[in-house]
Amino acid sequence: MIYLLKGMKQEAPTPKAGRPRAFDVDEALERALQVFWRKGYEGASLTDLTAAMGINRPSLYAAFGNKEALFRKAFDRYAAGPAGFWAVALQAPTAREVAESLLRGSVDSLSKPNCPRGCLAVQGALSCGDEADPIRRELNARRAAGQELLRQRFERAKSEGDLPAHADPADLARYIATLAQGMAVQAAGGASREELSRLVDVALMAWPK
Amino acid sequence: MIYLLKGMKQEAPTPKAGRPRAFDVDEALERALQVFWRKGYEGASLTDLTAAMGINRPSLYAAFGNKEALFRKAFDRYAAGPAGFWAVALQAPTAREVAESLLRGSVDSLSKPNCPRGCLAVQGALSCGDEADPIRRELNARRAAGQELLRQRFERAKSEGDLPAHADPADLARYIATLAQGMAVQAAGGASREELSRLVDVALMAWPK
DNA sequence: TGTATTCTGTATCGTTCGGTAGGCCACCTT
DNA sequence: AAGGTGGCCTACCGAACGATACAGAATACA
Repeated sequence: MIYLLKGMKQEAPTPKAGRPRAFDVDEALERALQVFWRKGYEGASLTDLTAAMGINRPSLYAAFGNKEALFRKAFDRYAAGPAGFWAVALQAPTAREVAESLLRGSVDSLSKPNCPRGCLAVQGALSCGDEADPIRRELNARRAAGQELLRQRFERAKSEGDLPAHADPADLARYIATLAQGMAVQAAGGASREELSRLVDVALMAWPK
Repeated sequence: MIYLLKGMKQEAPTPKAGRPRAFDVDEALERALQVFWRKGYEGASLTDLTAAMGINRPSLYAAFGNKEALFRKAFDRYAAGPAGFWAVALQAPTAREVAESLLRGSVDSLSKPNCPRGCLAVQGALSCGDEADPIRRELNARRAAGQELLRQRFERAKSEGDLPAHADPADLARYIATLAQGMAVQAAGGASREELSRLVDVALMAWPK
């Protein structure tokens, strides 16, 4: 349930001057992602984050900016990693396969061991206080962007005769996105991999023929 | 997307002794509900709450206990009010009508003017810090309880020949609940009434015949 | 070796958080 | 009218929040 994979880790290998970093920025970001994923943007305190990342506050601020910037970087990492199945699914040959790949990918991602149950794009900041509002809006925009990519893919499928004439690409995209989002809530509530998998079986019965 | 309607407002009409309250407890609770609904449990500060309720902190504590107790009371009000369509839907004569009534009711609730976009049971505390964890668990349990009622209703429907033999009541209940939850996320992202309504049309295509 | 540069760690900033103490006030019963 | 009861309000509590100042330590370059 995340989208777009911005460039990960281009690694500037010029060690320049000054005292070298005592921690791996990439691994610290991964730890931060885990915390945000589990607790959401508001629920993750700097104490939680620095403890999990194994660094001090000033190091965090020097390396990532501030809490909001850290979240955005963590989200990009999420989009490229755990939510990478989204981009993969969009490349499936038929609309039906795109839909199924996306939903099966969601099941995998939501039931992966040693990962928080849920989706960062959904749970990150669904509703929140005023301070976190920019993050909420950004996540709304990201979800909408993913759904829009899906709509475009289905539009193309329709022009290729891959979808029947009566099918509406926007409606289908919304249907699939809604399922993926609902599945994130189900996963947060403890739904098992098998339950989510059967859910996808049921959901795909609605696919136009 | 909420369930169970505990008793609302039994109104003890005995004015007893002491200075009478200067505010309407019921209306104050309604205002608190609006704040929690819009900002979630963590995102709603006592300052937000008391400002909206038009009372001071000590009055809030005297009348409702503390923030957590206030949230639970607000949630009960939500379940009996804006989410009352859930209980109504369960009484529809056929399984198909139960499902459709529930989803149409969700559309109505999620697109009602002058109400926050979304569902308190979903957005209240999907993921949060440690302090709000009891609320998160409670909301998980409430969602699960609603889904279980739906399952039992579909179980009955099956025994009444109202669902085909190959249909699995648990899977159907999860499907409908997932849609309702996903729709709450869609509404939070700005989906219109018409979009949600067409979504329901698509989703019901999956219903077993 | 000296200096500039950059990171680390401690100790703290001002603000906001949820929650309360205590004085004042309004209403009841007697 | 007196006393008791309970709600209102100001002002405040300790703790946690996100964010930093500053001094010391580790490196590159001169």
